[in-house]
Amino acid sequence: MKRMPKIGMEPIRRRALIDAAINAIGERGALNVTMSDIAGRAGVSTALAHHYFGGKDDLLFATMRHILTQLGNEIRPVMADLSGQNRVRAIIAINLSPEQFRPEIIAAWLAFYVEARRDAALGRLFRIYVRRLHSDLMSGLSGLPRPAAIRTARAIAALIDGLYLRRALGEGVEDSAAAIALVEDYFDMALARGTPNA
Amino acid sequence: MKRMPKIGMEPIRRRALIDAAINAIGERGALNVTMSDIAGRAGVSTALAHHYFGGKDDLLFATMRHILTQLGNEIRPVMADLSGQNRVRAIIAINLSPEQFRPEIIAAWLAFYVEARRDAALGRLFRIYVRRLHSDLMSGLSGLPRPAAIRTARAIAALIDGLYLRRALGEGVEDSAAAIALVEDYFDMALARGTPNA
Amino acid sequence: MKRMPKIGMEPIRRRALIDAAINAIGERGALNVTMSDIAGRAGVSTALAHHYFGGKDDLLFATMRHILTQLGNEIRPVMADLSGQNRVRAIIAINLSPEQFRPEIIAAWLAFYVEARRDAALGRLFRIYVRRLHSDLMSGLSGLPRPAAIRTARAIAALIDGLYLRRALGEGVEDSAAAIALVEDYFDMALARGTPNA
Amino acid sequence: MKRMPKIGMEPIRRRALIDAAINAIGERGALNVTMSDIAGRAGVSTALAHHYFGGKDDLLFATMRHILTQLGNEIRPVMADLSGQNRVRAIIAINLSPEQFRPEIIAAWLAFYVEARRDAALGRLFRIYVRRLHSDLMSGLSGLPRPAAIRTARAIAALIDGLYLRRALGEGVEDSAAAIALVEDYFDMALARGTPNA
DNA sequence: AATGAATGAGCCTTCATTCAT
DNA sequence: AATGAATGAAGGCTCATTCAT
Repeated sequence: MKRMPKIGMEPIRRRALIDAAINAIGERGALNVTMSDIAGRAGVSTALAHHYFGGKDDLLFATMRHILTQLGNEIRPVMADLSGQNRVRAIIAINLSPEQFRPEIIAAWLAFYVEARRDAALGRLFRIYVRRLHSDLMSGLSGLPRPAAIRTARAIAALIDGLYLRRALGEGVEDSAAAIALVEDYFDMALARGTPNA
Repeated sequence: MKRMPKIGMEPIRRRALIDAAINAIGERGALNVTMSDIAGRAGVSTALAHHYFGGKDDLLFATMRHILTQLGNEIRPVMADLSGQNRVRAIIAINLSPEQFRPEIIAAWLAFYVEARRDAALGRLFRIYVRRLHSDLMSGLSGLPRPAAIRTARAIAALIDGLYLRRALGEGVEDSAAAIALVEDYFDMALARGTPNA
Repeated sequence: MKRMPKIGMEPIRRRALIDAAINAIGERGALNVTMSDIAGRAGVSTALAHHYFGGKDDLLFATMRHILTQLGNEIRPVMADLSGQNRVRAIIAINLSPEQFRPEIIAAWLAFYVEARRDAALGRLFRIYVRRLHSDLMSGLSGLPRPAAIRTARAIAALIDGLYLRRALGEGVEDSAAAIALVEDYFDMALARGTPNA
Repeated sequence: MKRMPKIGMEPIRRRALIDAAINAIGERGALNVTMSDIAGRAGVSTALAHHYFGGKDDLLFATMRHILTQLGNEIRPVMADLSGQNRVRAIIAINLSPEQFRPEIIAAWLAFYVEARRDAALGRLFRIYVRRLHSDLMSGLSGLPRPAAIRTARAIAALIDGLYLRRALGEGVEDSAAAIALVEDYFDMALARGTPNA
């Protein structure tokens, strides 16, 4: 009864393998996970992982794309429903939400960041995300003069990443809320200076 | 003429191997460099690398320690000669100096950051650096109320790391000078707010 | 036609690898055989040997256990069907049978004996065998006073091992039959003295 | 003051290296000792060990020869001063003396025994020893009929080796004295049977 | 007399990947 | 749809040995 090959298993297996990859990377802390490990966590053979993804690089690429897509899915309604500084605050909150602050997610981010320096496809993926974040922030900073807006968007993005990085070491800010507060504090200052009469 | 073994080679070889490791990591972008690669760049056999360092992990550890030591050597005179906001500005400038902004150095930082999550010794090394940077910054922020000083120190540190991270992707700020300007800008705001009458 | 993977290969490969290990040890004369050599004799890659056994030590351990198990399988019926001096004589005959006197088996015994001094697991394996042989012999010597029985059991065991050792050099007794005769001769004397009226 | 190259160091170094080899083999339990280990124990560089012995095999060969020579030196006076069964008893006592029963000596014996199966020179060395022991024993057994003498000599030799072997495992007989008693017991029986009227 | 420096060769082990079923 | 079987390639590490000094 155990073997009941059903049709339409593909999406289920793909998702299970991606989740397994995230978990594996999260635990190992880097991309030097083995296909064996990932497949084992997903409860399938390594051969099947190859069957569905083609190779290790492809699986890892799909995994990172999944993470970025998830993040994008959370951002989208913000862009639709909010504007101005509320939009910026929402973006900050989502990027530093407890969900994104989970250790295994941070580990995966970091590991992929490193790998992106060499893997062209991965690099493209990240650059798209980076630019999108920048333009999303800019769209919420239209109240500021353009040079100040650029500067502020860059600083917010850098703060977010920096807080991730230190979080990976277990140093720095305590938790998600503290991280958000820190960036908000910066944003408040930037706003106060940029819009004297607001 | 090829074989001309002299005595006192140890420090020379050690240094050559560490430099080779930095270069290798810089090019490969991660810690999955091979001893073969490193040794080849240093112009020696892998056996010799093992002879002097014991193993791959030890060599990489020594490499990261070397990088941190170099940074520490640049910071030290600042701590001796400057104080107050000048001290803070000097720390920022050094951490984001063109030297530290070299691609291979950034790559090494990142790679080691990732690895530090699992390698206990490496983790300790980084935590020492992180805490030292924090206390160095704090010592230059005595003009601010303590909570504001803590917040500011954390933000500066996060900004520095975040700018590194984005730099690794070739995105974000253009160069060392722009990075410094960005952090200084933040610092100016924090000072302005913290010391109303200054 | 070269690649025809079937299922259920595991026991076949394991056995082939163990046999190959025995042969390799027999030819090399010691445990410094290479996985490459063993795998080659078994007609498989070294990777497969690792796949099935985990590592060199595990394979060698399994090999020695196999040899001891084989011996145990020969002894078992003797313990079930015979008793008294017949039991003892049968044990002697089996331990020194032509099968056990094969050069490669002797070589393996010797090599493992040496290794057992350091490998804890191997040491345990041997000690179990040694004690079992002793108790088996004792059970056939119940006709003798206990001190004499102990002495006799020890002497028989030592004679068996000693004959092996010398056989390894190609010195001493000619063949299996001569070895058995030598130990039997001792046993006859021990019996004659121990049971004056028999 | 530490470096005072004296003349006539050769015999001193050679002896130190041989002693170091015995210790190393005794601790490691097998011949897979390293030149580095041996040289270290002798307080010299590996290069010097090569200088004096030519290579690892040569050093190990010299080590075994040393052990056999030492044993021969103890036997010689016995052959000169004793005869008959006293000679035999003395040979037994020396071969199983506490000195020969030292763990490191047993380990070395065993290890060399194994190696002797392949190393021709070592094999020759051992065969000489085996034959000499046999002829020494025979010369003390002239009171027995020749076939009985041969059998007895072989049994005594096998008992000695067998007791060594089990001793290596920490099983069997308790100590040197018990080992000697066991062989003597056999010898008494053999004598009693062979010389009814003595 | 002695050694530091250096290496080549070899071994164990891991792992992504392929293939027939 | 899924897997067991199997391997090639590569990496880390060890060690005996050589050489110039």
